[in-house]
Amino acid sequence: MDNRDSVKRPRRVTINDIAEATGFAASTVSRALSRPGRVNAATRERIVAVARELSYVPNTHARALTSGRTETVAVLVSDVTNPFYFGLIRGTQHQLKAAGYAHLLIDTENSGELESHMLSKMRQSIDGAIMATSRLSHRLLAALATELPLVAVNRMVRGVESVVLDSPSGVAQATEHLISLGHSDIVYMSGPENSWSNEARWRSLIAAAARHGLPVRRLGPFPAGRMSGSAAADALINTRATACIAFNDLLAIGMLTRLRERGVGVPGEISVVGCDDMFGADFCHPTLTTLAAPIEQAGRVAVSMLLARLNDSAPATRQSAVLPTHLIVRESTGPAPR
Amino acid sequence: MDNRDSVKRPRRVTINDIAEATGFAASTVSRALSRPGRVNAATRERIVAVARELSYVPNTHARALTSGRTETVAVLVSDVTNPFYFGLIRGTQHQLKAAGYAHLLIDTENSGELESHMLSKMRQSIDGAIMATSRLSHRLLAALATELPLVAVNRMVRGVESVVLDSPSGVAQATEHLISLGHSDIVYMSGPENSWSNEARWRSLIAAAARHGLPVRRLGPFPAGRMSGSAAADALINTRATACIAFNDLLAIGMLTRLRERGVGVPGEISVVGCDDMFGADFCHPTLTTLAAPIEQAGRVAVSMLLARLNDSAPATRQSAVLPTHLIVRESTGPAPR
DNA sequence: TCAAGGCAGGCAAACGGTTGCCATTCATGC
DNA sequence: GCATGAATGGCAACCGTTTGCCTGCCTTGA
Repeated sequence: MDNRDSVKRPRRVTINDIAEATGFAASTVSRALSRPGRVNAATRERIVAVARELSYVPNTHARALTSGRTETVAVLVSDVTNPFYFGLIRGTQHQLKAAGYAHLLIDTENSGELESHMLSKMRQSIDGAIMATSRLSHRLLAALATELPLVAVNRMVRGVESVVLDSPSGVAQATEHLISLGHSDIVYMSGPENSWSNEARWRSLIAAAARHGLPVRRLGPFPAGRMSGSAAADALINTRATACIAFNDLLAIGMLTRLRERGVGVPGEISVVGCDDMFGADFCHPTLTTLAAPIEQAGRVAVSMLLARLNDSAPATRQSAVLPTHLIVRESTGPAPR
Repeated sequence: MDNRDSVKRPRRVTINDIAEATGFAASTVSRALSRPGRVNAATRERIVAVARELSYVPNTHARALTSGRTETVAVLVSDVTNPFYFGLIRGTQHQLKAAGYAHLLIDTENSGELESHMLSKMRQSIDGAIMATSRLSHRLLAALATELPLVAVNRMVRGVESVVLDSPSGVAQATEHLISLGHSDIVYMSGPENSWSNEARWRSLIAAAARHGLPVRRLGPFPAGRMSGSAAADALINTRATACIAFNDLLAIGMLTRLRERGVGVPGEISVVGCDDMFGADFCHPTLTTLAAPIEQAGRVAVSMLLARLNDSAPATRQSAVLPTHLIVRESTGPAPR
C-alpha cells in the first residue's frame, strides 16, 4: 500500500534531488559537499544552500559502500556494568561526537572470543575501534591491529597503539604510603587472571616492596565485582596482614562491606587501597584511598589517536600514551596496628 | 599504492564470490542466506556451507541501502555519566545483542535540541530508537514517533510506546514509610524542570501526603548531579523539615555528604529518601533508603517492544509497560526527632 | 492431452553515494 | 598563433545486496 510506504519511509532527500534543483550533476553535488575546493566556490555555495534548504542528510550507508568510510567507531568494553568504564565511555563519547563520529558500544562480556567475533562481524561497519582492557592474547591483538585501525586502552602490545594508565608509578606511591604508615605485610588482592592491568599492578607492587626489602603476597584471583569482595575480605583476614591493595575499587568496596560486617576495623586493623577512583570511591564507608586514573581522559586520548590515524592516512609511528596516576588518600588507610 | 590498498582493505568476501564458487546466481545466494524457504533446501545447504567455508560476512551497508533495515538501534540517554543509566545501558545492550542488533549509544547532553538533531541525522542508519528520559516536548516526541519506531523510557506520551517505572506507587510507599516514622514535614528535592519523572514524583508525593492531610513542600530545582547535593542540603536544613525525598539517588548522596559535613545527623535529625537505587546507594554512608527501580529490566522490555514492532510490521497497539518499583529501607531513614 | 499453477532460479534494476576519467573552457607563456 | 596545463563540471561505472519480474520445469487434475 502506498500509504504505508510513505509512512514508513518518507523518501528522504538525496543528492539527486539537489542535483535536479540546482541543475548540476550529482557528481558535482557530491564533490561540493564532501570535497570542497574541488569545485568552484560559487557553485559550492549554491549547492550547500539548496542542500540546507532541503535539509539534506547524506546517507551513511551509501557513502560507506563506496568510500569505505563509515564515520563510526566501536568502543569495546569487557563489561558495561563495571563503573570503571563509565569514565571511558564518557570520554570516548564526547570526543567522537565532537568529530562527528558515531559511537558503537560493544560489551564483550569478558570474553576474548566474543571480542574478536564481534570485531570481525563489524569490520566493515566501523572505521576503527577502541579496545578497553581487551581479553585478547597479545598475538591476536597485534594481528587484529594490522587489519583494522585500533587503539588499546590499558594494554601494551608491540605494534598496537595504546593508551595506558601508569599503574606502576601509582602502585609504587600506594606502596610507599602504606609502608610509611608502618605496614610491613602488604597483600595484593588479585583480579581476573587474563587482565593485563592486573598483572601490571601486581608486578609493580612486587618491585616497589622489594625496594624496601619487603615481601608481598597475592590472594585470588577474584572476579572484578563487588560480590567477590566477601571472599576476598575473608581470605585477607585469614592472612593476618595489615594492609592490602585491591585490583580495583569494585573489589575494594566489596571488601569494605564485608570487613565491616565481620567487625574488622578499617583502617584500625586493616588498611585498604583500591584502584581507579571510580564512581563511589569517595562516598563509600569509609571513603576509599585509591589510585586515581584519568580514565575519561584516556578515552579522549584514545579517540584522538585513532582519528589522527584515520584522517592522516599516515600509518603513524605506532606509539603509546602513558597517563599519570596518583594516589588519593582517604579514610580507608591508616597507621598499622601495633 | 597497491600495497597500501591491500593492507587497508583486504577485499572481503561478497555474495558474488559465493555465487561463483557454487555456480548459482548472486540473487539465489542472497535468498538462500536471508530468505530460507524461498530456495531449494539442498541449494541452501550448499550455499550456506560455502559461505561458512569462505567465512562470508554480509555487508551491512549494502544491505541497509536496499532493504532499509540496518539492524541497529540507537539508545539515547540524557547523560552517559549518570549512573542511573548504567542499568539501562546494560539491559538494552544485552537484549539487543541477543537479537543480533547493534547498539548505538548517544548522549544527548540533557538537550532536547541535540536529541532531535542527532535523531534526524541518524534516521537512516537506525531501525529504531530507545529514548531514555527524553527532554523533548510531548508534541515533538509524538511527531518523532510517527517517523521512526521508538520506545520511550520513563516518559508517558500519547501515541508513543513506552516503558515507565511506577514511581507513583513507589513514592507513595516512601511517603507512608516516612509518615509511619512520625514525620509530618516532608520536602521534595526537585530535579531538572524538564524532566517528566521529576514531575511525576512530585505529583505523587502531593497525592500521597494529601491522603494523610499533610502538606508538602518542594525545593529546587537542582541539577541531577551529586554536586547539587550541597545546595540542596543547605536549603533543606534551612526549612527545619525532618524528612525529604530526593529526585534521585545522585542528589540524595550528594546531600548525605553535605549533611555529614555540617554535622546534621542522618537519620537522627533528618531522614533522606532517594530514588532509583542506583549503583552506590547500598554502600554510601549512611546507606540510602531508596525507591528501587528495575531499570535494567526496563531496558530489556523497551528493546523487546521495539523489536516486536520492527519485526511484526504490525503497527502495534501503542501501549506502555509499567514496571513496579518498591521501597528499600536502609539506614538513611529513621524516626522523626521529637 | 493439455491447461493451470507452484516451485526454483536467473536477470537486471534499483538503493545513494563516490570517483576515475574525459571534455570544455580559459589563462598563460613562448 | 599555438601548445600547455590548471580549473571545473559531467559521464558512467562501481560498491554489495535486495527484490520485482520472468522463465522453464514439474506436478496435478480434468
